[in-house]
Amino acid sequence: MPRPTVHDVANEAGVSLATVDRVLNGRTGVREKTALRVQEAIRRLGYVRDTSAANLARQREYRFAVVLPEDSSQFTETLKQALTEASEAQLAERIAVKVVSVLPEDPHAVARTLHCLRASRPDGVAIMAQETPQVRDAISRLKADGIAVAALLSDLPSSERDYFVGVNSLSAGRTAALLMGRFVRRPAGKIMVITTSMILRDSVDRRLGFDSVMLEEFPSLSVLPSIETHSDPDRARAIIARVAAAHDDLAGIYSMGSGNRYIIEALRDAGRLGEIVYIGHELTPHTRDALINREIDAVIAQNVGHLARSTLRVLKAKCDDVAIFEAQERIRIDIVTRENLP
Amino acid sequence: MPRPTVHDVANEAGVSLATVDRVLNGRTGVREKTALRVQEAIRRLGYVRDTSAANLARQREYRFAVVLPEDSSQFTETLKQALTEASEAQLAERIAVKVVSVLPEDPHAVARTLHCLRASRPDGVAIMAQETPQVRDAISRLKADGIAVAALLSDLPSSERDYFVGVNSLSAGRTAALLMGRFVRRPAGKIMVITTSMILRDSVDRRLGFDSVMLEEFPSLSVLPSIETHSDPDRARAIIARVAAAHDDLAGIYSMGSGNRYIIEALRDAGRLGEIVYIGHELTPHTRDALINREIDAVIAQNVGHLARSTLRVLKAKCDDVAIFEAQERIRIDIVTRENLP
DNA sequence: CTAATATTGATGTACGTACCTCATATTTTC
DNA sequence: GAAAATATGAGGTACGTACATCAATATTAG
Repeated sequence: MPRPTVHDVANEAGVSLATVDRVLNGRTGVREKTALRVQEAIRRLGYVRDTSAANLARQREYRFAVVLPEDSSQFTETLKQALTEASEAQLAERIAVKVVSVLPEDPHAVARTLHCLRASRPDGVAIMAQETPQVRDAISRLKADGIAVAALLSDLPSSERDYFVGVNSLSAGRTAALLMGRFVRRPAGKIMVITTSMILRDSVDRRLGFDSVMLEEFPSLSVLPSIETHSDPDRARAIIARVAAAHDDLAGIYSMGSGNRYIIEALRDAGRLGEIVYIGHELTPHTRDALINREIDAVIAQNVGHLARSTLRVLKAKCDDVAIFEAQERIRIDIVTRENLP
Repeated sequence: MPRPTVHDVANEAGVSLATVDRVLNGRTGVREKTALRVQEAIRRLGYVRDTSAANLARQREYRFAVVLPEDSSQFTETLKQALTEASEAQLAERIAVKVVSVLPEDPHAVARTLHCLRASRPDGVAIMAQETPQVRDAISRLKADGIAVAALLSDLPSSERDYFVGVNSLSAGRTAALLMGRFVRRPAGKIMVITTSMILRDSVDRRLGFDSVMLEEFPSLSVLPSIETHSDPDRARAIIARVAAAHDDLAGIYSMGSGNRYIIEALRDAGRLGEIVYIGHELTPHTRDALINREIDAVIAQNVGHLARSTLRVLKAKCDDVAIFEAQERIRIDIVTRENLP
């Protein structure tokens, strides 16, 4: 009972190898009736194409592009590195990955980049960007060209993307709130929320999730309005100093975006570090150090290695028109503390 | 700059294809000097064997066996299922997995099973068992036969196993303690620790890690001696009732083993459920339900899907004598709460 | 019914590797 | 220095699939 081959399918369907090949590879010149016979035989035998043999014969090279924001945050850098590593190592088998950076603020820039990318005719594209009409259109065009498209980290739900690689931001925010509520010891107090920008859909969702759990479960803690740093360290420091001074009952800080280094500095300057519970997002060299130094209490993270490998596998599966192994591609919401640092 | 092939190696080394083949596959009849020339050429070109092509040609079938304890715990069942799924799905490419159950109490039974297994000449074996001299010897014999061996979940450090798939139990215990200490609200109290048996190395390590963090960081909480259930629900219920009655300042319970269902029942009977912090291990249908019902506050888990896939990949890599992609195989200590349930 | 056209079959080569056989070249042994 | 032993080369077939070509049918149009 070895795996059935194309020969077996040909026999079973009572046609020649060439015809099976035509059906399998969508070539022209097969009567509908015959094609159905072949497909029926495939179903009966449970035939699945041997992808490695196929790739060997076809000398296939998967060419993928990954569009990342040019925000010079450590997280993006880490992700870029993980992608390179994943494509070099193991999975490397015939996968070439090109990482493209775009200015994230400008939706037109993203669309333009996708347009340029389309010209190079890649097999698949993964996009980490905010959803805008421009981006949606650009994705439509990619799909029209038969290019596999994955949304990375931030979903593009109303676009034609094939798959979303990342976690649910609402749940991530809820998880942060659960930890915040349980870690805070004082009976009541304020929670400061900081993010890069509330224009980002993920920030909004995280905040929504965070608020709903805080409200339901920890009503004695009140959550302050979101502070936006706009990636400006000085601005961050100034606002944090102000807010810290205004609330001596500050119990926790939930940092939804990047730039944790500056936030920690500002808190230290305000003399409030260590006293309040700090929950952040994403594991980077900075947040890792801060966890060890007890400046951050917990980090809600996504495993970048997993993200990278998953992205490549998903794009590959879409190219091969093969089912995705969902269990393997489900990205988990990691809770990282000082003690379970990977 | 496509990947170099055996032909390129032959050219580079100035020998014939046949000679390269002899060197690559360890056949006899090559002078040492020539073999060195070939290896040098391989190094220079950075040649790596195309495993899929090789497997295609060789019609290779990887035959793996996984030895699991016959404890009928939900965790073992879940793991078994994950293994089946992993070998069927995706990775399935030419991997046949046989799961073997053994009575875990008897070291001779494990050794005997491994001995029988050896007769069927598998390509690799993964073992979840306690380390005993008998098991060590059995592993030696497997290795002597050229069989790849992986320790699963519980390491066998002084055996000749090729790899350990699982997490560090000490860190897992430390993580549990961190959560316990931070989740408990009352200023002082007792922590109950329950396990299946303290004969198990992992239980000892978890306890060690748990104690060290509790002592260093949360001295106001005192940890009670470990309770052993020996997988006996009635015994568990009885002891828990007794301990619960004896300590009205019970602040938390750390369940290191399986049988959480009975422990929860006993606590409910004692009227202490919900009042105390419950930290358990491993995500199973039971613990999952208990998380949702707020009976358990957090679970320290290992992703069984990851464990299963990792086991197969590691064994395969050892068979092919290929480097292991460490980043991918590192199992994480998952902290699972109601909000980040996978 | 014939010609034009659409389907189908038969066959070959290729991908990168494994493994086999047989011939030839080189080294070793006495 | 010849015979024996060993090392190496040359060439083939196979794995399962892709893709091409050309001949042989079957179908449809007129």
